[in-house]
Amino acid sequence: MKIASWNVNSLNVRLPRLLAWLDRQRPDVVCLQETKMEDSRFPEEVLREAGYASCCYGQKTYNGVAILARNGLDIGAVQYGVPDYADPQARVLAATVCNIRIVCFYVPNGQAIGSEKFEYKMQWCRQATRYLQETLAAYTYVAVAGDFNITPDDRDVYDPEIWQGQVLCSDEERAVFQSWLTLGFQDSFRLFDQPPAVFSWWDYRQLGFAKNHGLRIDHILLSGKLGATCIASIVDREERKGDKPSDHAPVIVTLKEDK
DNA sequence: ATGGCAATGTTTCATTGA
Repeated sequence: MKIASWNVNSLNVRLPRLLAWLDRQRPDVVCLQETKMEDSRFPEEVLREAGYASCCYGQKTYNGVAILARNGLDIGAVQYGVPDYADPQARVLAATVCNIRIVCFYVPNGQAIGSEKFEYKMQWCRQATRYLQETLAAYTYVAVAGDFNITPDDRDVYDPEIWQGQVLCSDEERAVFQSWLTLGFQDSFRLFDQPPAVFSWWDYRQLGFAKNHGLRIDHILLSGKLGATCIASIVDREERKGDKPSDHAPVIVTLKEDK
């Protein structure tokens, strides 16, 4: 079973690439971020014809999340946003697929330490912490997949000195990420020996991808029992190549079928 | 010293992202 996450940076623009990528990777479940479209415009029919059922939670211009599941898999108990948190931005969508609680996350960027947007990021993260606790209490198998906008540590940064203390790399944000692991999740990527300098996002500017000037900010967290079934965790950097790529590459975990 | 790319709507610029 393959679960993937991809910040597509506009589903409208990326739909042809998404369809080709689904065909190539054949994931069972996909979490999308930055769809940037209202639900009435979501290409549900096109995706179904491509072999995927879907649910979506979007808005115009910014943010927007969606979950796809291969045809034949049931998408149940869909939850839009974090309960009891009136977030005006569409950043969280959860559903149950194959007895796994799938949580699609699009954590705020935060812009700069000390900015209003950073305060929003931290407030959002506190609500997310509560939500993850509640989700772990309610479900045995939980996968949180998305754009976390946090580098867990310096291995996830192409130049830690430049980025030291900057947004996405600050101690405060990293402490949040660690606290989420402490709740009972594992960073699937670090369950395995990985080569150095593996990233999931590269700036469009300054030949960021060509120089591998990237950050690893897209993650798939697995609750304990699910982590025990994980046999691979990769970044599909091929998808960052070619014409009109997203600035993020997809991340994919493979789970043993007999969990 | 600065901004450099891409997407969107408020469109021929401003805003946001990371």
